Amino acid sequence: MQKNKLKNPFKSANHKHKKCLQTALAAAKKHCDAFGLRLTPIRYRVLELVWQNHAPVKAYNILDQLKLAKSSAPPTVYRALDFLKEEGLVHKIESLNAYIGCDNPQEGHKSQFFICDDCGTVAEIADPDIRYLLRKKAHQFGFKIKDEMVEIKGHCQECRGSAE
Amino acid sequence: MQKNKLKNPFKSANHKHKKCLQTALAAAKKHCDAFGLRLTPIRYRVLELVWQNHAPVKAYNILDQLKLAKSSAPPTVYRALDFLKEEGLVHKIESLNAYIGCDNPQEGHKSQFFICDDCGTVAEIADPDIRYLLRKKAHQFGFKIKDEMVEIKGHCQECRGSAE
DNA sequence: AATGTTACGTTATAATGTAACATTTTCCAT
DNA sequence: ATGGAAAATGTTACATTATAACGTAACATT
Repeated sequence: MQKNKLKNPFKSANHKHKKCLQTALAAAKKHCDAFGLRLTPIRYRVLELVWQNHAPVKAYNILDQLKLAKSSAPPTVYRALDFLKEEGLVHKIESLNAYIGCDNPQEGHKSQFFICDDCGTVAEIADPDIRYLLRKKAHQFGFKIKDEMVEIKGHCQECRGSAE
Repeated sequence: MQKNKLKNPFKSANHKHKKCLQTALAAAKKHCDAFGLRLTPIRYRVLELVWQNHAPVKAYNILDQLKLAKSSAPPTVYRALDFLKEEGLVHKIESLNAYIGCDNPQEGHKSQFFICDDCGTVAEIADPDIRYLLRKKAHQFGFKIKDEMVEIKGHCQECRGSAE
């Protein structure tokens, strides 16, 4: 059993994300520079809007924000999100139809998400044990994995504090 | 490591599902009888329509089928699907916005899905190892799981046969 | 300058899902 | 059996999520 680098992704998600937002944006720039990709103003702005939460953000919510500065339409947002997804800079949470920033673009963007139903915070982990097990199971019946969605709902430690 | 009862859920999914459709419908009836639930004609019909595929079926596709017999509107379908989901008789595949029959209502309806991108077939497994591992990981940071979504996309053995 | 390519603008519409309220059906206690 | 509550369905309208289709701008290459 390998160790998980993130001890408590919820704890680490807590507050002062002006800092982690800056870090994420800088990382994104670096990533795009490295691969000759264009992190255009729209894409940058969308990424920024996604990162302003550790909770998933909806496409039309982003669109509303964009509209504050300038008339915009759905394709603008979806195109930017597609680009960012492609590069692993954001993930779509399928069970919420919403998007969340990822600070680990290089890692191949296969992650597992733990979503707190109370505060909405999402913790992303990239756990090799889970991935190994899924691959092993798939292999048992000749299934070749191309993509993985693991979204776990529940209650995080902080939110359980008061209730339990 | 515990054994998985289903050796190859894809193989078992192959054709002649007139049979398994009948079985599933009978099981659903039995389940509802046992719990004093009303498997009304609409609910029965929707379940039947879902079960006519081993691939996920979309709500509006079901609606179109219902309309053939009688004028119907979206709430009719979604209500029936909600009931069936509640009872574990169908599952929603979140990443496809589509629904698939489940023949194991009693089992607590926590399953993992392997979805073939080529033929659309979905294999459902209820694997204790995966669930155990997810719980273990969650426990490490105090997360209490309420619901689980595990949807794995790729290519099944049959579809890989020709290509590889 | 002509062409190619990528990103973006714009309009319209498709696809998915729900709110709200009216009506009908079923259940069951009397 | 029957009247009243609860459950299920009908109906209309609308909200939300996503994409198609086509045109234009900006910039690079030849």
